[in-house]
Amino acid sequence: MQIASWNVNSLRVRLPQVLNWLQENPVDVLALQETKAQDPEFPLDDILDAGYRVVFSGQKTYNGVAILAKQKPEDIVTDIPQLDDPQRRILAATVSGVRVINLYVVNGSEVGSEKYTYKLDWLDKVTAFVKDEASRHPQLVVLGDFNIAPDERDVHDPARWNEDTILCSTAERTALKKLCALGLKDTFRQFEQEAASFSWWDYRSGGFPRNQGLRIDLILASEQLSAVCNCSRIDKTPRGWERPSDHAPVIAEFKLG
DNA sequence: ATGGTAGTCTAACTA
Repeated sequence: MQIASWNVNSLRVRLPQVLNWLQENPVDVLALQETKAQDPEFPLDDILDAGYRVVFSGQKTYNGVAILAKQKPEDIVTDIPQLDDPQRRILAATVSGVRVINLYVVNGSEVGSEKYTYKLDWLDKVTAFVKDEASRHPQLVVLGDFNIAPDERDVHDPARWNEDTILCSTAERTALKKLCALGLKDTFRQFEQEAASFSWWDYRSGGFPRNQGLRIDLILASEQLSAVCNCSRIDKTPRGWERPSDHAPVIAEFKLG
């Protein structure tokens, strides 16, 4: 079973790229973030025509998440306890017995800002939710745009991206560790990877051609799934396409019984 | 330190 995640930064703009990518990479599950599409505007027919079922939780202008799957997504969750939040950042579904939790983690803007506080609180509530989900779903994947680079290997310039910088701060990394302490593994690090492997490059100042990026898009897997994970990688190809998203898709493969 | 680009929507916010 192949499971992928991609922050598309507007599904309306990136739909042709998503469909092209799926033709080349016919994954079983594709989790999308930043669809920026309200539910009535979601390109449902195009995705059904591509042979995928889909569930989505969208809003106007910002955020928005979706799960495309070859098999029917079931037991959909878009809202979690103790988080009364209009921002559409969470989408959980069960596909072929695998629980998939798609997250578009809050960016946080700047360390110490109001949005940063919201990010840490959001992560706290989401971790409680994932703990509950993990207790009922031994086959669990938590994936998406985490807006956190797990450690120094995941940033192009650790001096520039340090413990006081958004996406890298100690509190953010500690929150990610707390989530992983529920028994989730960063599948990317289960395998040997090229140095300077990133999943996001700023549109500004030629980030991609200089490979000045961060690895903030993650596929975390429960013990049962990480034990059967064959491969976890980043596909940089679409980042080189014309009018790309600033994120590349990430893919993990699991050998299921 | 700042500014650089992109998307949504046409001013300003978010990333």
